[in-house]
Amino acid sequence: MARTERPSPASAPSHASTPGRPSIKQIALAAGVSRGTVDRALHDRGDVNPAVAERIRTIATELGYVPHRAAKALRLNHTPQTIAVLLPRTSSDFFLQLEAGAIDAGRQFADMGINAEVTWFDPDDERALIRLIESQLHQRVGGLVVTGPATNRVCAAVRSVVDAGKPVVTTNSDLPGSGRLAFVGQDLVKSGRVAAELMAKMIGGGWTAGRRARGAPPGPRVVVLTGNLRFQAHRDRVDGFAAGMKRWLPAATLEVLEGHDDYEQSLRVLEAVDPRGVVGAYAATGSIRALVEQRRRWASPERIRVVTNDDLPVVRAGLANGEIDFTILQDAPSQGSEPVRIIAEYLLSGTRPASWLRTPVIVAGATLIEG
Amino acid sequence: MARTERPSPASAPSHASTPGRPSIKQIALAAGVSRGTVDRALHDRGDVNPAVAERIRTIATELGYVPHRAAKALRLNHTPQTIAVLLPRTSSDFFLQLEAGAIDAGRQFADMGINAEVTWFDPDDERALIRLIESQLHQRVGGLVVTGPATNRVCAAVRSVVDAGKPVVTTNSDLPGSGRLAFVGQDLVKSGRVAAELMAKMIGGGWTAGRRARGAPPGPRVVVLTGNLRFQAHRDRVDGFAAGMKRWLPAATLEVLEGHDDYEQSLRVLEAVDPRGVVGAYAATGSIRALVEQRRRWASPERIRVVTNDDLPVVRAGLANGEIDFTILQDAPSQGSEPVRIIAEYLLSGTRPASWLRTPVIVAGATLIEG
DNA sequence: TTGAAAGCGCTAACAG
DNA sequence: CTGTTAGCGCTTTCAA
Repeated sequence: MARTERPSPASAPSHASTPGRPSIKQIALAAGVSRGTVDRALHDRGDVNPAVAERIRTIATELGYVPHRAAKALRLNHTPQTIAVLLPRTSSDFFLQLEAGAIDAGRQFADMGINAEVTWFDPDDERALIRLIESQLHQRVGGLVVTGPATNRVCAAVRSVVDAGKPVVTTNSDLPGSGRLAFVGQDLVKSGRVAAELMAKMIGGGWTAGRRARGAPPGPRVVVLTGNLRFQAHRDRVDGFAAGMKRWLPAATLEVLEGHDDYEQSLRVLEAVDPRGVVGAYAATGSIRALVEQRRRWASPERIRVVTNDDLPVVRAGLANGEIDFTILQDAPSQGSEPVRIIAEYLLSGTRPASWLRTPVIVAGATLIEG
Repeated sequence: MARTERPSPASAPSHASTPGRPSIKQIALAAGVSRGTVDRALHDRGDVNPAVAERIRTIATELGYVPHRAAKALRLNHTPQTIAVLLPRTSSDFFLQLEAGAIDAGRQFADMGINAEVTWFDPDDERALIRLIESQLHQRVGGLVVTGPATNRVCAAVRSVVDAGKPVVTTNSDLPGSGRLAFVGQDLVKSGRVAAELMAKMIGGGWTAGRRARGAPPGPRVVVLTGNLRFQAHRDRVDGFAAGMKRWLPAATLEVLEGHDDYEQSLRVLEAVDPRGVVGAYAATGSIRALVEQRRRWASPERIRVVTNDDLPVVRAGLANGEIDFTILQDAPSQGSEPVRIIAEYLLSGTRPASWLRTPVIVAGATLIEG
């Protein structure tokens, strides 16, 4: 455990064995009741004298009781539990990577009597999603993992599942006020800051040259493409990027464009940009394809450094041929596996996770493909 | 499992329960023997008719038998196993982060009858290390995690542990030919390539300016500080960096300096460098402090982009004040937790891991501290 | 060489 | 309301 100061060759006897890990049996003994009663008391299964229940709970915490995962798992073999994973069927394959993570984690718990089952829903059909969520109530589902639009009605549906005592974990995007056990996702503000640091350091000394542009703009200009600034999630990345640029290249001017996650619209707003003095472009959200294509049309595009998000085919192509310098990943597989793991742990030992599990901000360059 | 094409609201019956997961009991039934015999046969515990044993093994593979982790864990409570983690006591705190990961993973398996115990050894005393390794034989240790110098004698000592049937996982640096079950560590060549990509893209357009240096050198120059090129591990990063620079900034000239991981010696070789035209410095291994300090003495140091490795106090300071642009991390905590997890899984269900588990190549800038 | 049985910690079904 | 019991899959005695 603690770091031994001497190498201590074999000498240390150190009774490594779990010394006094208390079991339900110990508690029963201490409380002068049977194991069954302890089980009922600790799990609020009713049919137990409140006074006795209280005493049992006290003793349990005093003894530092923690349920034994292995035993519970073994018992669970009687009636296996399913963790339902609900994902939006979008065109990007981000969620396919997420699914792979979820299935993988599910397999890990197969011999613990727990498995994951992925169901896809149409992101444009809120009603169907709500029905789907509510249908998880009347099943032998042990818990729920969900990514969905944070509307009031979706949150309410999730809340009904939570109220039924089932653990729910949101992933990739949160459902605030839904009572979910945890949220697994990236710190988008940080993601934007990291993008800005890369951008600023790439532009760096180079922009002294850029300053000589005969035309107007006073400093280097950076284009930021985003989806819709009314969505908090979209604003977060832009905010982080802006903060980062201010810190790392205060002379720069930002041009924030809303493309509404649509190729045509993104292209339109990009075409309206005066390209003089533009030395960088950041795709926070929205159509990366539009950004890459428009850049080609501007004069001497090789001047313009490009940072994007996620690991899409367009991005890979851009990284390979040098049209994109770096992309920021958010570890899609973990966003699938961690929620499953969290629920499994909760089911097996009642462990409560942190409310927000931050997925790493991963910087990837062309080495992503070539290395 | 597979992605359902329709949202399938609750309708799908899909008997999620582990369908026919065969247990020892099933095998015993099929083979017409008792469960005890099956156990003995499958684990080569002797005292079993070779013909019968063979038949049992056949049936087991035919049925696709996989031992049940939870059951084994429960049984293990009788005689808990210890995973011994042997780490070198160096001045850097890299291994403290690694230790934290190992302890954390150990806790995860506490209720599976498995725990991790870290022991530190003097990296300069090979004899003591060997004694330490060999002392793990005669204990109730279930497996071994070790980081050590890849000398013949250390490898031989590890091999004796392997021959005793105990799983061994090397971490951070490998022990080739030791028969270890797996190695957890970074792809150093890739690490070097990533560093080069960052370096090249930071220098990027800027170096056209650099070209104008009145003096001699024909292109931009980059200094690479390493430890000792006779060590494969030290060479790998440099090779990766060289390959990356060739790919991303072929005009650049590399100056590889051996500092032998020593501050004084690193400083000496750095002082001998002609600073004209130097636009980048990469600390592959060796004294980062020496590199940072020498850079200050060169003319207009802000010209020189700096990439380092690991997360040391000097590095943090450098990132904070802008003297270091990026550092490449190798996820020390995972290098502690993954080996423990691998051995635990092996002990519990006989799962054999990949021979080399690559730790991620993490790019971190000042955002590591500020963000 | 093999079989039978006990028990790890937990929970659900059944008695009291 | 509470106690008893069986059994999840595996290993380890102890008998045969």
